[in-house]
Amino acid sequence: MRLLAVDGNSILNRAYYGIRPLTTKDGQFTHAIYGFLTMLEKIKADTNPDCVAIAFDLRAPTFRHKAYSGYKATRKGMPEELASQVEPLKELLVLLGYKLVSLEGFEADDILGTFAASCEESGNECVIATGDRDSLQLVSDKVTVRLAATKQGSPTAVVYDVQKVQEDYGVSPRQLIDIKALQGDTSDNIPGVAGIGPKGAGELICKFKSLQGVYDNIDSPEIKDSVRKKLTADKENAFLSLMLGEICSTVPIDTALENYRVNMQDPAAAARYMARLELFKLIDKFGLNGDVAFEKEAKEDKPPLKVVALNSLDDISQKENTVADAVFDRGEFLCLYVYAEDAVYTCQSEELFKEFLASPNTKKCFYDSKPVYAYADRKGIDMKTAEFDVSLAAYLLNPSSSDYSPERLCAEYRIDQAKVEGEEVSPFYASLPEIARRLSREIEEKKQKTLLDTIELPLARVLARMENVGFAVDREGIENYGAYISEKLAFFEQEIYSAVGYEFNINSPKQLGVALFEKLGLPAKKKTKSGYSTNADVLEDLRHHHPVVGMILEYRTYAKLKSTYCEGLTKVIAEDGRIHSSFNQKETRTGRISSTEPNLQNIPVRTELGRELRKFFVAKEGCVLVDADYSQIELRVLADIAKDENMRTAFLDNTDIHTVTASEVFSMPKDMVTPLMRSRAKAVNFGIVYGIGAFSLSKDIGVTNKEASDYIKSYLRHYSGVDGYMKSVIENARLTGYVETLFGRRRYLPELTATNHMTRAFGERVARNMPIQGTAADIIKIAMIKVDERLASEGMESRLILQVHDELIVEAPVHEAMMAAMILQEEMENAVKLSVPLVAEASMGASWYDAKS
DNA sequence: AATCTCACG
DNA sequence: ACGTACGTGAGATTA
Repeated sequence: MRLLAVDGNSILNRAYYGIRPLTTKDGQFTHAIYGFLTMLEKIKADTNPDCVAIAFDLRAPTFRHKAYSGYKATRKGMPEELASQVEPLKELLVLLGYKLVSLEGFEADDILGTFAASCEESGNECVIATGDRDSLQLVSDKVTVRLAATKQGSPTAVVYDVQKVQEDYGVSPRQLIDIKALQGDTSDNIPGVAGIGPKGAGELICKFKSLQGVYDNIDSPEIKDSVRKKLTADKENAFLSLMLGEICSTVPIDTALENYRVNMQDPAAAARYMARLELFKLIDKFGLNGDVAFEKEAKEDKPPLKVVALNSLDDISQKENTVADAVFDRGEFLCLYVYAEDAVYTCQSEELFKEFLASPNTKKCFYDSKPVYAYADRKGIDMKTAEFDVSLAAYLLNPSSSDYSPERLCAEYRIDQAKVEGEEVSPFYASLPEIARRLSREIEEKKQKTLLDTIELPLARVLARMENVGFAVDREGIENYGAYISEKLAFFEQEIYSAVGYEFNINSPKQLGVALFEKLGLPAKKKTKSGYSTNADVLEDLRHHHPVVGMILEYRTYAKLKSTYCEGLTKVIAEDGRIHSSFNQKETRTGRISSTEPNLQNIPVRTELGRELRKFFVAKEGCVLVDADYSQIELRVLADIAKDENMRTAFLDNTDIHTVTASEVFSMPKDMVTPLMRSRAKAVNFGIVYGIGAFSLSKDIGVTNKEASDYIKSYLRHYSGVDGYMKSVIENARLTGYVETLFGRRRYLPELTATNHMTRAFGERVARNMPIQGTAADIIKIAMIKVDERLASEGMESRLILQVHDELIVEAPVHEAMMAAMILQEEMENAVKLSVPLVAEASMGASWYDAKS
């Protein structure tokens, strides 16, 4: 038999520190639990044990040997974020069928030692899993130790047998105790001999075999006088340490291996517990997906839902609580499911589906409405905005989630899966009516109904149309530009090879690091987790050290343009010669939309070379592009929500905000502000929105930390409303657990309760930033809806085709261009009424390049 | 799958 | 003493 004996506390510690923090919605930390179970599964897969024992220390103070009560006195208590995970982990382990072992007065170590000794005696194998090197003394023919570590977030282990211990330490496992007795261990409060470290201790034990041997030969000429002096002085401590350092092997516990077989009694209970901890990945990993079920108390057993064919809209038109989910394949209708509370209706008839969409009598509640609008739009069906969208509601309730699948929602909201007849229909989807009911109630409770109804629901329709319309591009133009870029790229590639002296993969940061910092010997500054940092910031500083640095920067620029833009974009040009990006409405934690396949929100603009690309984003024949962007929308939002009089005045007077800021920060009259001062003030304005620190600001604008900190101080002195807002928003978030925008969009911030300084500081920056970025996002969403409505109500052919956070682009027939520009500006500026004016400027041109003022 | 780098607001 | 600005997506390399 093979026993896996796990040092629970030690592995939990590794998991806690090795994995990035993770919490449930209400702030309970769970990453150590997640990490523990992941590591445990990995170890089990690697060692294939017949039985498993998991040892834990008990919380009460433990002394290995009562004789020396200072032992462990210096070990710090575990942080609250870890302590709060111990009990849930233990409960979960029990549910998963593991036997836990702990005993008052003994450490996990000692329990492992007892198992090791017992296995040896009974001739069984014992694998010890721990992160603590102390356990290496237990290694023998029958006992191996798997020393767990996390390397860059993923669990790894080094396996120690007798030979490996000999290799690493030059002694036998037992002799490790003697070494430790000499060198001591402050974290375990083992005194050892003062002045002797790992090296000296190792040499002595190698020579004299044991601590006793060392003192038996204390007069040997092989011991230097200075060392002898230390040894004699601390002799008592040394032998005390020997006793303290030896792991006990006689803990009175059950060592009959038969009793440690893993035996999960109630998988559903384990799955529920994981769901309660929101560890959905674990549910998958343990294959417990079918077992999540809640509220199993005696609700009288309802019969399973029937799955019936939808024959006419009459079947569903009277039903109150239904959720529809249409399935498409490459944009073409496949089938429709209408989930009701008494049955599931399926429909393969495209005609009936179209009727359903167009009918004013059917309830338009969808699981995911955007693809439905897109379909209706393509088929020329006039479809009104839906009443409800389950996935959008779930997003508003928690924008930090990354999964709004019915499976996930059932688990998260502890909704019992519906029972369905047959296999065809997923019980999670069949639960959608119940999910919708619950989400809808919560949306109202949290006062997010207006946000959902007036912004998100209608926006989905606008986004669907934008996706359908797409953005016309000049394929040949991109290809020619790409050819030119490739040429330059090849040139720089060769130049770099000859400058460095050999060929290597310039795209590999690792190889590039070797070339720059080892071959050429340039001074390496920053390091990343896995090696030298070679990013643009670092290279910029090295420019003057070697001509190759500049070439690498150029190379990077061209490589990016070639692969991401030229190749990336040509790959996604559709048959109609246009690019149809997807706009994701449920992705960002601030309320912005994102764009994928391709991302049209990061087309180069900041450098001329990159900006050229925008010449190939064009209007179709007979049309122009009308582009409008908000001026300083985030700072205007800040002025409004912070109620900052000085900032409001600046915007009401229509003055240049960066110049005003500069004149205040540098105590200068406005007409004395130099371009440098203005640009620094601009950086401060940006920094404020992002939650600023003096260090980063100083790095950004190249001044000392002190100067940067002074800028911020005088900034906040002048904009005292902003100062007050920044303080109160955090305080408020700490109380409520979330921050919100002007329109009630929320983001939960469990980070604020962390004791880890970095984590908490991050939470605070987010608390400062999200209401600003998020309110700006809300505003442009409103503008988009209004622009779309207006273009329709004016009977125009102009179409909204792109949004880039503070910028909207419309493709307009030439004769509508002026009108479209007016509409854009008007609707953007009047999207909402703030205490400062919103300003949008429109311009037009044949290409995106020309249309941006 | 994770990491690094870099494009945008 | 820590490590350093908010929010995204994509491509290339490496493990």
